[in-house]
Amino acid sequence: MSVSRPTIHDVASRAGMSKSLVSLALSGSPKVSDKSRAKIERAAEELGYRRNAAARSLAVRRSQTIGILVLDLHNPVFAEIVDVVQRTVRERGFSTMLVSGGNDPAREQTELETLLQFQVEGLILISHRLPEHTLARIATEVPCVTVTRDDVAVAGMDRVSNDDVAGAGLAVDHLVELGHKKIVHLSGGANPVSQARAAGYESAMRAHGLESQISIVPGGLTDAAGFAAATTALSQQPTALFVANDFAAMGAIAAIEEAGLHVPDDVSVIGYDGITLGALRNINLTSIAQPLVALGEKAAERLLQRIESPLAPAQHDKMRSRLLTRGTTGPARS
Amino acid sequence: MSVSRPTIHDVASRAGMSKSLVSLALSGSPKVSDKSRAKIERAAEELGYRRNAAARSLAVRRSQTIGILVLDLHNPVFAEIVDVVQRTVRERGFSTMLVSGGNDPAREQTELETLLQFQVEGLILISHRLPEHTLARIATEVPCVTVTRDDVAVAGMDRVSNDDVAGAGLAVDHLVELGHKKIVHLSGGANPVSQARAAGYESAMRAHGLESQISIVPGGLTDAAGFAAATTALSQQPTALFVANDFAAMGAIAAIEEAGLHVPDDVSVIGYDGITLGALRNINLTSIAQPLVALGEKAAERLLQRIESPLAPAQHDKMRSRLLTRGTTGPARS
DNA sequence: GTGAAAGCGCTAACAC
DNA sequence: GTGTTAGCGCTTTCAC
Repeated sequence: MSVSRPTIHDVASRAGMSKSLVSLALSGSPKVSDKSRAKIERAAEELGYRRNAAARSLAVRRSQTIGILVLDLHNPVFAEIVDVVQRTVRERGFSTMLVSGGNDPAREQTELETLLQFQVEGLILISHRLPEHTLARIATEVPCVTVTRDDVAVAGMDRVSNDDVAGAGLAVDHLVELGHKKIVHLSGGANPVSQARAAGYESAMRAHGLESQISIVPGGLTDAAGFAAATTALSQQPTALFVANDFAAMGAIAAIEEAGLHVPDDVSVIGYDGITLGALRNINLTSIAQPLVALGEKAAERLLQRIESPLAPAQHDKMRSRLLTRGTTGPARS
Repeated sequence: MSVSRPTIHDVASRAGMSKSLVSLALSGSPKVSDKSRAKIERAAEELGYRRNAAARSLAVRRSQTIGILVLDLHNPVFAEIVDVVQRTVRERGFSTMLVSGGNDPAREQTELETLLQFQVEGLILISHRLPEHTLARIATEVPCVTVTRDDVAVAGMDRVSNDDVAGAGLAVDHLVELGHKKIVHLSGGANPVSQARAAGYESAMRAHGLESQISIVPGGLTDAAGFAAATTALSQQPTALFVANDFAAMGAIAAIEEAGLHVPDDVSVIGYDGITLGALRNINLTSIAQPLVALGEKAAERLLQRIESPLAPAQHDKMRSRLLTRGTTGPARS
């Protein structure tokens, strides 16, 4: 634990040059002779010198850092998006500060505050819970894009999300194609994402001339909740279930099997999100896959653009999800 | 997008006082009169003032930030630990910078470098892949604790991990208690964690007077790999499988069922890690649960201690894992 | 209690 | 090409 790290000044005196030359050399300026550069690099190496990001950020008045706020680290959907965003902005020379709201709106606010104190140059909000006025305020302070939540539009803030309405339509179309008519939707209820999916379901059902039947999954889109909701829904004798997300869909499958029925022979099940986990052979869940990589890349790209031109009009990208046919859907029994 | 944020100087002149007074007031010093404090707070509020963390960190020569490096964001085990660590250090006034190595050793190194440039005051390395000499170097620069990897001991670096050897023993004991004798271990192979689990398995088998049979899961501890390994292992006609982690265990279950056998009636399966997912009713995996919360809290605590006294001797905490009896293990058939 | 002044480590004009 | 200088926004003596 060196009591104090070497500074640019130490490097300069060891190399026998001035601070500014060292600074130039270290940032790869062409106006440094090769000889000096070599000397400086050697001195830096020997001293174990490392740039102080705080000092640098203060001097250049840019942090070269963007902040990422994620609703909760445990959701594999978010993890994937974060990963892509980090990779993408890094290529453009930005560091990232990643914080998790821990599924707690209050913590989300304080974490956000921390990010801003660090003078992040941009913000990526992944499935946050921030109220509209907070969002609006932040957007005036710093370039900002929300991912996975597109229900609230505030000036100057880009949104990128998957098209939940179209995605839900894909699910219904798939089931209808398999001959299903009695398709019940297990919805996540009041949150914006679930509502969009429910809306997509309804409009697709209508388009096919079928009757919608929505059953709310109480208590969040977990497998336990999906289990409970499916148990109830089974009394309506559906031949297929379209469930608002994959975790709940897994719970629904368990409920169906526990009721002595088979998936997909008796009841087909399709989820939403396309989590990797669904590919587990003993689950093999048919699902609507979100374009996670595309989502992350687009979000990063939009943010980078907005950092360059902060006043550009807000964009809204809706990326297409796609059907992932696996083993839990099959022909309707007649 | 305000072109430039208000500084302490702006607050001072709006409140009609000096910069230093504002600084004192903002950090809650008692040597500021209530009247002045109120004025200052109002001015700050009105201006939308926010401390510049870089400037502060430069002035106080402390970043009040710790860095967390995680092997990969997707593993739910790591996500949980990260969450706990973040919560814990936050309570002690530290911010966190979280970076993911993205399962790529090279990226791990550069991310680490970034962390250090930000002058983090401590580092939590969760299941990293850093070579020993890098580890040793870092440990001399900054307080450091590794979580989930305890195979390499370097001076001044604390380690906290679950006791894989004991945990594997728990799994074997459980199976033996159920009457199993022919217990095959599906191991992750060359990585340190897998080796500890294999060692624990072997010693427990020996203690019970049983013969060890280890089958390596090639290609990482994924469900697909587990499936393949189990398929092979079945030719040995085991009555139980102890698999090195939960994902691989799920693959193993699929293999068993695909072979026309039943879990747990024909073959019992027990995994390791106790991931939340294993609780899914249609998986219901018996497992050895790592004490994730305890791991995270202990790691944070150790780091905080070490930040206070950097020269203290390195600690090594092995936390106990516990048996999570669910549905995939049952009595051995006779 | 309050203000002036120095300095944290770095960069960016600007001279030479 | 290289050195000098003046800050970036903040904290922290030290006088008053």
